[in-house]
Amino acid sequence: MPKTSPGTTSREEVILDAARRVFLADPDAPVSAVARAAGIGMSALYLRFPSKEALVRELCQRGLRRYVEIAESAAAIDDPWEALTAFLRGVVLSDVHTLTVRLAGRFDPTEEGGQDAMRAAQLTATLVERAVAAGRIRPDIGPEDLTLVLDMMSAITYGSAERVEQLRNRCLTLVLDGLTTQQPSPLPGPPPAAEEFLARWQHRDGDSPPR
Amino acid sequence: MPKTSPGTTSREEVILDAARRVFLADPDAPVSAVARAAGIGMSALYLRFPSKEALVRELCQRGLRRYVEIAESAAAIDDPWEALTAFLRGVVLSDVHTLTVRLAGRFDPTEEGGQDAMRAAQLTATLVERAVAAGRIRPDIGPEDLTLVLDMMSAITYGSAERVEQLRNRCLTLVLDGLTTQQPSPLPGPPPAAEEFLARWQHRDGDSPPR
DNA sequence: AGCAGAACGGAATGATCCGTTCCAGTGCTA
DNA sequence: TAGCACTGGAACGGATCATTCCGTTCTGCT
Repeated sequence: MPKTSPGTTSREEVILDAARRVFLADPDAPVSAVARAAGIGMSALYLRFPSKEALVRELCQRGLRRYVEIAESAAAIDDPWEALTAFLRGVVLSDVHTLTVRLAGRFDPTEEGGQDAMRAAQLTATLVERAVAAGRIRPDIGPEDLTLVLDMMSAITYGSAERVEQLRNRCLTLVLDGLTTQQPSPLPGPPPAAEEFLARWQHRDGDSPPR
Repeated sequence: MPKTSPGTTSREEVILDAARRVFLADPDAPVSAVARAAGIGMSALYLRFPSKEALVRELCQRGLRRYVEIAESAAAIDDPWEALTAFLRGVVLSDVHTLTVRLAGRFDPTEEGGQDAMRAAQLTATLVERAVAAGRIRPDIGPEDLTLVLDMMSAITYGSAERVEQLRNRCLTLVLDGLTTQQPSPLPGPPPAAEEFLARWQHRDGDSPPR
């Protein structure tokens, strides 16, 4: 017999949802803040997640899976440009990359997480390559530049959630115009290599974001 | 008689320099980390700064002053486009905006800091307006959009300091191409208003970056 | 050289914070 | 109503850190 009646969100979902809100606002937030945001006590939380690290990992890996879903449904779009923008807008809208930026490195990554990350990278690369091949974006862009773009979007954090979404869309539009410009300036420096992003997942202790 | 022979960096400078490196890498770093990075003991540090908050404030406000200097020397350039890019490249190169992004809200702002912030905003606005008036950048950009651009650059933090500089320049070039495009897409949402940035300076306790 | 006082390094202090565990109560099921 | 799984939230134990303190070293002067 399922614990939750249909149409109801299971308690685990409620917790993960609260955790997403709380940890997006402050990656160092205590577990008790998550429990409070979820409207439950500590035991209810620790009953489903063995530790804070496990909670954060699950949250982050769900985000990664969502990223892959978004990329896949964008990849199904015929027009390469539409596909690319749908992907970017989708990721920015669901705020899913921010989760990675903020939470990566706070848990031991699992085998499965690594797989998802690779799949995400592949899908992203294909989206970029299609757009380049179709001549819709400048050719000096590497697939990994997209990660930089998403990182940049995550940095926009002013005001309410709605305002943040608005401002990110604004900035994304600006960057997209840069991607499609007919008179591209030469881009300095080699594009990022996939391995450069690996360090992000390395388990660091408590604090210290990379850099 | 001055404590420091000419050509030597005063101890206070050494501390602030170490603090800049340490707090850029981790805004939550303990004071002892700064002392270690400066190669001194705790007493030497606490002899010149009454508290951690005072140290951080001084660091941040020096950054702001440097920002103003860069803006002023850019404003002296005749060509509006050259002026704008010199400004942006200068701020990104000296990593001075990152200091604000990371450290704002960690201390009670002073009167003087507020003045500098206003002056910075004015100078920035003038640079943008000149470039718009000269038709060198798209007209739907507001002065405050530049702050968003700088925030985005601060989010690029992969690898060594040199690599970060390279990647930021790469992204900045991309964004500048977006600013100068001849076929601008309509930018969604109103541009940020100056007041929206004010919240950044509001003194928060220990953790919790805005949003 | 010898001294006084300032400057110093780094260990000790005291308070705070937080992940995790524990326990007494609650409500559901049979 | 008895049993039981679940729950909220207080309590525990460990870790962290800003700040202070103390014994030592350095500096400038006689």
